Amino acid sequence: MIPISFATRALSVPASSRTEHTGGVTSATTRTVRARRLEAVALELFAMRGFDAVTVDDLAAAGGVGRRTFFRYFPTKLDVVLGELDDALAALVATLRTVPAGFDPVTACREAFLQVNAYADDDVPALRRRLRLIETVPEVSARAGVRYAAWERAVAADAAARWGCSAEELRPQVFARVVVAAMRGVFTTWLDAPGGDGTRLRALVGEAFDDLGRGFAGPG
Amino acid sequence: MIPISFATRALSVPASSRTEHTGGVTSATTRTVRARRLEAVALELFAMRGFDAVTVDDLAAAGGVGRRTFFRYFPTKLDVVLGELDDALAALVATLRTVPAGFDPVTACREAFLQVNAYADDDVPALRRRLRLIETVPEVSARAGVRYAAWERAVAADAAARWGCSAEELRPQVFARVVVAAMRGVFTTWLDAPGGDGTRLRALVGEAFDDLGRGFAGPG
DNA sequence: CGCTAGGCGGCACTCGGTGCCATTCGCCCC
DNA sequence: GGGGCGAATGGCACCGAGTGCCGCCTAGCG
Repeated sequence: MIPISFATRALSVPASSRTEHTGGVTSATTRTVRARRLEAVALELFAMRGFDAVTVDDLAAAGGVGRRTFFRYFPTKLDVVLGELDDALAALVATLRTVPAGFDPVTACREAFLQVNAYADDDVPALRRRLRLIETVPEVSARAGVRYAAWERAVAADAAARWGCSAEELRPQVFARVVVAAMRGVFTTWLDAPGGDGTRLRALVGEAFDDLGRGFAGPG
Repeated sequence: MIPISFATRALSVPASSRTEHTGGVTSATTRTVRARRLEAVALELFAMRGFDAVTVDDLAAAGGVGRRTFFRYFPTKLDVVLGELDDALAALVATLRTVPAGFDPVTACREAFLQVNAYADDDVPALRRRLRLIETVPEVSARAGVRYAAWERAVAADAAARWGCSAEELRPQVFARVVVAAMRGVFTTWLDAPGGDGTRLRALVGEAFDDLGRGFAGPG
C-alpha cells in the first residue's frame, strides 16, 4: 500500500504530472504503479469530499490522466475503492488448496481467511479507510457484493469437495454465502470499534468461525 | 401478483393507456395498481429482451407513463425487479415481534422467514422469474443486497435483544448477515432445482436454519 | 530513418437519474 | 355551478457514468 503522503503530494502537482507521458509500450509494472497512484489519489479525494461529490473527471485530472484512460485502469468508479480484491481471492483459493482433504470446510476456511486477513500494521490505516468507504457508500458496498460472488463460488466448490457432495446442493451453497457474509460482519464490527489493529481483526475472524462451526443455537 | 396475461395485454395497448389519466389526487390503491402494472410490463420486457437491452424509456412507454413519472414509482430501474421487498421486511419485523422473548434468535428467525416465504402456488412462477432476474443480472443482485441491509439491521436488533447484548457486538452482527445470506443461498438452490414449489422452498428455509442452529462443523 | 504496435486521450454518444416547472384534473369550499 | 387548491403528471434541460471511435504520440525494430 502506498503511504498517504504520496497521495497528498500527487494532489499538489496536477499540471506537471499531467503532461507526463510514459507513452508507447508501457510495462506491466509501470501499469500497476500508475493504477496504484490513481487509487491513492482517489481515496484521498473521496475522504476529503465524499464519494459522490467526486466525479471521474476529478479523479482523472488529479491522477494526471485522461478520463478515457482512467476507465482503462478501473472498469468502474466504484472499483477504485475495492482495490486488489481479486489478488486476495487468488490467495484464498491457494490457501484452501493447501489444507488437506481430511479437514472439514469450517476449519479450512478459517485457515484461509486468517491468512487472507493477515495485514501488517502499516497497512491497517489504509484498510480502515477503504472499509469505511465500503460501509458508508451503499453503491460501493453493492459492488463489493458482486466482486465477492467469485469468493462464494470458490468456497462452495471447496466445501462441496470436502463434504463429498455437489456444489449445487443446499449446504455448500448456504455455507459459502454464510462464510462471506460473516467476514463482512467481522469487518463491520472491527471497523466500528475504535483502535482495532490487525491482531484484533484476526481474533474476530476466529470468533466468527467458532460461531459458524458450533452454530448459533447455544449461548454466546 | 398480477397474472402475466395482464402484462401481455398491457403491452399490446400502448396508445390507449397512454392517454389514461387518473389525474389529481390519486388514491393509494390506484397508485399501487399502477405500480404493479408498470412492474408486470417491465418484467415481461426484461424476460423478452434482457435487462440491459430495455431502457427506462421503453418501460415508461410500455407502461403508458412518462419517463419522469416512472422514476416517481421506482427509485431505480433495478428496483422494478425487486418489487415489494419492503412490505416483506415489515412482515418480517412484525413476525419477529410476535415470537416471545424466551426463544433464541435462530428459532425466532426461522419462524419469521418461514412466514415471509409462504408463497401461494399461483405466485410461484412470478417469484421464480423475479429471482432468476436477480440471480442473472449482477447489478440487480447488488441492488438487492442494498435493500437487504435493512433486513440485516432488523435481525441484528432482534438477536441482540434475545441474547441480551448490544447489536454492535460481533455475534448479532455476524448472525444477522449470515441469516440473510443463508436465505439468498436458499433461493439460489431452490431456483436452480427444477420444479420446486412453495412447499419445497419452505423446506429449504427450514434446512438452512437447521444448519445455522447446529453449525457447519458436524456431518451433513 | 521510416514503420508499426500499443497505450493514450479527446470527442461524441447513450443511458440512468434529478431538478424545475407548466399543465391537468379531482376535490372541496364558496 | 364555478373558482381555487393540492397533488400527480410529464416534458425539458442537465449531470455524471460508461463506451466506441479515431487520431496521436512514443518506443522499439528492421
